Amino acid sequence: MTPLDTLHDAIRAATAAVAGEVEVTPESVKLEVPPRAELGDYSTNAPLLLAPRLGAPAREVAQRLAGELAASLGGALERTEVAGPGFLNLYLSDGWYVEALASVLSANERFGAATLKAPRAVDVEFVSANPTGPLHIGHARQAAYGDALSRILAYRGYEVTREYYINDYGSQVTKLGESVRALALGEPVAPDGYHGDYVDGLVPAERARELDLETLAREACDACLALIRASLERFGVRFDVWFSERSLHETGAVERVLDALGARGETYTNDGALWLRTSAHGDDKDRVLVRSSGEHTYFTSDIAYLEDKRSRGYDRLVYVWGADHHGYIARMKAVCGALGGDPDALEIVIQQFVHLLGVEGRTAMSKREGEYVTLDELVDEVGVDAARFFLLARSHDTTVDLDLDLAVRETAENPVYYVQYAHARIASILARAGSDRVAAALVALAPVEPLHASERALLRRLLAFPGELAEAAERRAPHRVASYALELAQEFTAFYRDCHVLGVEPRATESWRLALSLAARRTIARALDLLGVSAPAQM
RNA sequence: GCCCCCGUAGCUCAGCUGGAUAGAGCAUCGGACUUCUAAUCCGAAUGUCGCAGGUUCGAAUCCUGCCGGGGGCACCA
Repeated sequence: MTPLDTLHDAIRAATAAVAGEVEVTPESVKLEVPPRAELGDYSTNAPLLLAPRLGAPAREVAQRLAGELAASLGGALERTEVAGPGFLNLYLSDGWYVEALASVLSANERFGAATLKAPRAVDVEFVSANPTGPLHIGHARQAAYGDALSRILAYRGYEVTREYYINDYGSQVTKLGESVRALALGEPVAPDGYHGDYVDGLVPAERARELDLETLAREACDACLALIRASLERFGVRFDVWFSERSLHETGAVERVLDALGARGETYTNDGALWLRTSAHGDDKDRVLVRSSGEHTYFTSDIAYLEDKRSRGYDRLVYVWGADHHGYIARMKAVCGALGGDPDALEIVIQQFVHLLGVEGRTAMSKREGEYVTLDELVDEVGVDAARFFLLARSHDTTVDLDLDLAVRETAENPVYYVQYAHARIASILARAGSDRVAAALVALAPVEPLHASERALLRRLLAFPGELAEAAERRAPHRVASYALELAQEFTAFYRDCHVLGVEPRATESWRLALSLAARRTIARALDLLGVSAPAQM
């Protein structure tokens, strides 16, 4: 139980007491932060919910609720105020704030973390770019997102597997092999082949001339994958599972799943092709599994892959896809149903595109022309921290405009540095105080002076952290953590401006502020870590 | 034609399972450095929340239609 949970429970209980026989759904009773500080530390909408059901004016209901809370919260509650259409605003005592900070500090490095009684296993598959070229900026967005989401889910108690699906099978791989060979032979690369500069270095020309096409394609593919892994590593992203599409064919997994679907009566033959009845499970129309030419479609691999994931016993399968794949959601869900599974266990998060501005003749993401901006270039230009924060500060379902020239010029203005700077400042204060003094400060928390408004505001922001993380995890929304980090940094900076820490008399106040600073430092560091951004002690 | 996402300050974007005077960063203007780190702070200015209806005590938020931008609608991957 966090201090806010306790407060929220008290409000729910008081609401139930006022409601009497009248039904109120506990979830709709909110503990909120008022829009302006002078409206109180916290507020609740409960009177607005109760009023129509009790047939009484909201402001009158608020008075009754205030009475209940005064009794149950005792000294923690300084006073209440009824405001606006019938909000009840709560003003909490310094004593409540002291308890709250003690609670934050006792959670230590696990503040905001959650422990699930029955940990749910989640597989997060992301990036999964074809191993036929370097990663572009769209992949960068997916990499930053998938990794941050994984970090957040893990911190919130889930067992997370990060997975990359390697499309190392099929026509695109063959085309890559052909492109490499053409270059090695000094011949023109086919129009629909791969034309980027990187193609030349994948396999030594001499070797490329000797190998058979299949082996060459495989080696070129492996070389590409090595480049991709290196780029991701540099970006701070690591995967637990690298899953090969080719392996699904080599182990017979594809045939097995086709048999299984056939046995369930989910397939049929028409025009010489094998179809899956996806339309029976919510898709617009049925889909081809085996073409009349006898070749499997990529969709068939996807099904075998899904079945493999299902067999590994995850509670949840998260797929992170680009906006161009949204049309496949219905059929993947349908497959889940056709296999006898729960379509809701399969979750597909669509990442909108990154639209590149200001770089003449180049695009953010388009493939094959070899004219797109790569993840490596992005990192070269602005660095990992700025790139990740920039990409993570936006919701996944909004298209991002990226002006690379502007981004480079404004790297120094990236909000990430503001957050890191706040962290470095705190680190500096704590270092000056020395670890002994900081340790002593944690023993007896009790400011002598009344709390400054900035101290209260900073503490309220800290207390919001667990809730923000819960929202970010549930809504698959890492960008909320980025927003939070910035707000917390701003709140600390205001505290820094208003409340001197070192050498303040009386000594108990210095100790209190050291403790508050320590909690702020840990929380900023944690928020940044969950985004994959570093928290330097010096800048 | 059908489906998905978006449209909020000059720019980039939060806020969207309904609440109080709609926010942040950048840019602009005016101030503050013998600092617990000025990569900072203070102040000013900036809005038909795309448009039109509807639901509601209350709508940026929910519903419908329209307009604009992006993406998708293969026996391609």
